[in-house]
Amino acid sequence: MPRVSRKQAELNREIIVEAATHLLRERGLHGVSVIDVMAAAGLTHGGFYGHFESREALAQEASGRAFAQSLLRWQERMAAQPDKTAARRAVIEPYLSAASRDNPGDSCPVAAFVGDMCHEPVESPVRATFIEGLESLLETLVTLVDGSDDEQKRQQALMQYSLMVGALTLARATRGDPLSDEILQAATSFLTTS
Amino acid sequence: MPRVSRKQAELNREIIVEAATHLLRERGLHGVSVIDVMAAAGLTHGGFYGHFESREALAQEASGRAFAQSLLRWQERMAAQPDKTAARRAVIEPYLSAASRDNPGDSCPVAAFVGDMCHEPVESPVRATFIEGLESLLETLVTLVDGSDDEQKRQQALMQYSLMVGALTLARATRGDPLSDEILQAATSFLTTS
DNA sequence: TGTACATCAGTGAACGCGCGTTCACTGATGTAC
DNA sequence: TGTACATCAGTGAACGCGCGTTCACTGATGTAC
Repeated sequence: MPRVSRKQAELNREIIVEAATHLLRERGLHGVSVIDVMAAAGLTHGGFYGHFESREALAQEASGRAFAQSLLRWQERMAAQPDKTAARRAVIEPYLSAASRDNPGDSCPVAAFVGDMCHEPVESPVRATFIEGLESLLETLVTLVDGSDDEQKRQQALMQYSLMVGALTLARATRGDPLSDEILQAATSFLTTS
Repeated sequence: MPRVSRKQAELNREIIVEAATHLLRERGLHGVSVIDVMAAAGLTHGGFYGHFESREALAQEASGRAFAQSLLRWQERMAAQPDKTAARRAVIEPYLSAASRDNPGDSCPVAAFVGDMCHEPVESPVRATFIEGLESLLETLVTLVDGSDDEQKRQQALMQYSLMVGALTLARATRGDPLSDEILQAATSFLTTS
């Protein structure tokens, strides 16, 4: 069944990127092979290089998409709320939920990739994508925090996002242990009680 | 130069574990090969299995040692201070320093391994070591926080350690970007101003 | 203490495996008339 | 619209490489007398 239509080929590319977006967040930037991704997309590995220049090129495109999706989701959740306090809760509570912990493939790419980025070379393109995506999420968070001036708000947002990422990754690392729920609870309670 | 003395062989084993303790924190749990570790210890790879049952067995022993070293360092820093407030600072400030960010091989194993642990099977021995080590560091942190009762103090410690780990890993992930220092500064300022 | 032999720590070649990547091939799609 | 041919998306075998692990070998160490 080779030589599908051009429309189908474009759709296949889309399916590959979408599969990678989730698999990479689930298993980490180096935990997914080209064969894994192509199989998840219902294809065989040989066709991969017709769509992408390299495994790394796909990783970059897929992680970029994860950031875009995440930002959009935050904005949707915020838009559905009547005021700033409710908007804060609508972002933070799902972020630190058990569902978020247990479904990394559909959750925050910052939390999913922060560990891998520590070992990535400083000039790596995927690292630039990460920083850009992190910055865009931070800027969104800045609009939700309290503070007398912009600098104070930015500091608050940096602190709070660090806590969110730390709590979510630690909860994942300790999943199955009572500690995991304790961490999510402690962070949520701190962030939503102000 | 094969067949060294038994004393030397034991020393070699020690050197291998010590090298692994630092290399694993630096490059992650899957970023170091047996050849890397043995070369860092000044040996060739063939002798590895005379000392360890498997690569995984070394990883577990080396990560356990990293936790023990980290706990000891915290306790030493605390012991050198006159009061609880100074002790808190003596733990938190070095933890979130640029030196700590730039030398993961000699810093907190929780921050170093949290990303890898997210992808480790729940029953993995190295994960149990991680959780045990994390718990021991948490219990130390509990003695440094303020709170009216034990449960409140534990919640505080969980929140603060999540922030410390989140800020340190994010600072590493963004090293080279101005954001990195901003994150360390925001977290330190929050944690040492109370 | 000295000698003769057994032991065994470390060496480096080799094996098997998984992975990223390449490539000849196939046959449906796209196009020129 | 129909036909004949060129194109090219996807297939699966294959290559090269790095890694975890094994193993025959070496020669200094340890030991029995």
